[in-house]
Amino acid sequence: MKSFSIKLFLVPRRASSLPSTATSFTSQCRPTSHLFDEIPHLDHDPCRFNALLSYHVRAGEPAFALQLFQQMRSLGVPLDSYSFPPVLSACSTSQASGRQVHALMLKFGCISSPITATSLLDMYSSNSPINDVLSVFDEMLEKDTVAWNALLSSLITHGLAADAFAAFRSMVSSRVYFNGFTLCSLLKACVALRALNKGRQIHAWVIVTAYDSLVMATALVALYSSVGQVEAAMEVFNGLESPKDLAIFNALANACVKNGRFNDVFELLVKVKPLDERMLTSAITACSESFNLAYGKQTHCIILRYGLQLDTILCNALINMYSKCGDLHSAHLVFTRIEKKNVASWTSIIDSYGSHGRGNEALTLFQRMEEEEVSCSVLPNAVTFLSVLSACSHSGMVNEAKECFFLMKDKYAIDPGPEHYACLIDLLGRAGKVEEAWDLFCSLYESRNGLTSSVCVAMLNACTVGMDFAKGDEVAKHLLKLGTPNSSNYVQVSNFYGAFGRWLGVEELRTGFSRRGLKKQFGTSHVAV
DNA sequence: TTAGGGTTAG
Repeated sequence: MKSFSIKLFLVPRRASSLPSTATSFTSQCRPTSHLFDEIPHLDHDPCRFNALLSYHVRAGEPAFALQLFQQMRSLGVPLDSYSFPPVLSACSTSQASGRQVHALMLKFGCISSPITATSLLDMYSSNSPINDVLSVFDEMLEKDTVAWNALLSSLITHGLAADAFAAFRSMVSSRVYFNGFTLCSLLKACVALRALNKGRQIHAWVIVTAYDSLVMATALVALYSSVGQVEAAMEVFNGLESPKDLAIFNALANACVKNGRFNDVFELLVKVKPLDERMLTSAITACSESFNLAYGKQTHCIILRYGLQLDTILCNALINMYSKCGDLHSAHLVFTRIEKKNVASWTSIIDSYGSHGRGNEALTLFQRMEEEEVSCSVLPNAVTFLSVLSACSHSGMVNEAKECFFLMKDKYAIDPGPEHYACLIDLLGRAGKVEEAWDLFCSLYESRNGLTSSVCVAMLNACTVGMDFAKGDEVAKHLLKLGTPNSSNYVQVSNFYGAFGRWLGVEELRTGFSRRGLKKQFGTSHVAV
């Protein structure tokens, strides 16, 4: 309890947002006083307690809010519709506490107000499956704009962007007005679906309805960025008359990274002060993508100067940057210093060793991850397994790759995707095990994943290495039937026929290639000067 | 009570 008072005294900025009743209460506290020693002075007044609950939630102290709520219960303070929104917000990470509060809402008859019901929906949205959210929404007596907005937001959070659009249509047909929050959520759904046309329509609504704001502009920058329209993103950014905040600068920096405008990111980095984790993550990613170790090291120095070296996501980006720029030693050093390693940290370092041809070390790291899984509860995911498989592939470790493939299915219940199959088929092919690769390839016919072009390309290479024309010919025809407008597919098929001296086939392919307007992409090398 | 910006493969 001692830290409660100290925290308040150390953060004067937050004290300004303190409700007046709570201010008077906290001003009575001595720096070392105990919170609940003071509670009798609140006279069991629910208004004062509710104000204090809200204050703790806004100050980012949900644990204090929950303690206070428990104290209110034991003191017999009557709960009303103002008590529940803040306490539900404090339950966002605990489903069990949230359900208890839900029960109390029913007991105190505070479920019918749209405000408390929306808070309840929001709580389930942050810690429960979507069905719980939908149940709350269905049972709401009055579904106003805010309730619908909360539902849309929840659907998007649960990865159901297409359903968010369906919900929006129901909202409109229920004659509920939409507002700027609604449009903002729809823009986020467009980002998830990469839906440029829908996004443009919403942009038009934003202009027509004059719901333009910094938040809306940021969502628009994210939209245009996600579909590769960086010029449109810049137009939104430059057209803003109001002062810009860090979020919109970060959104634009991210747009530049995703669209290969690396120098623009470095220019933004100079303009923005102070920098935060997100802006620096974009800068580090720009260094990775442009293989610019010198800028990467300078940005790392800025990170140290800002004292942000403990941020896990930023460190993951640093591991990736050092690895891509060839400095595996620094990548490892960053990894060892991460206090809270997450699945991306482990995946990044495994991939670093794997892509540098250090398959054994990559596998050792994966085993360490599995050992630490019990204490740190960090589980490998599909990307981790792809990194392990890729590490085995780069080092020709066939048996280890096969073990990993089955471990993924049997122990972790992760369905291998086409990319996992492609990696394993590629490895088997290069090891001359065409029959084994073929069995895997055929098993994909039966699975729902289907045969993607990357799987076909891997199998085609296996047939080229193993000089198996019959199988390769079948795969080549399937690959061309997929109709993926990818010049490298044509090149692979052409090389396959060339390897067997079937030059007529090669000629035909090259003609078809030019007719479709495809151009061969040349390989590039990078030299930092 | 509802809305915006970051990391991991090939």
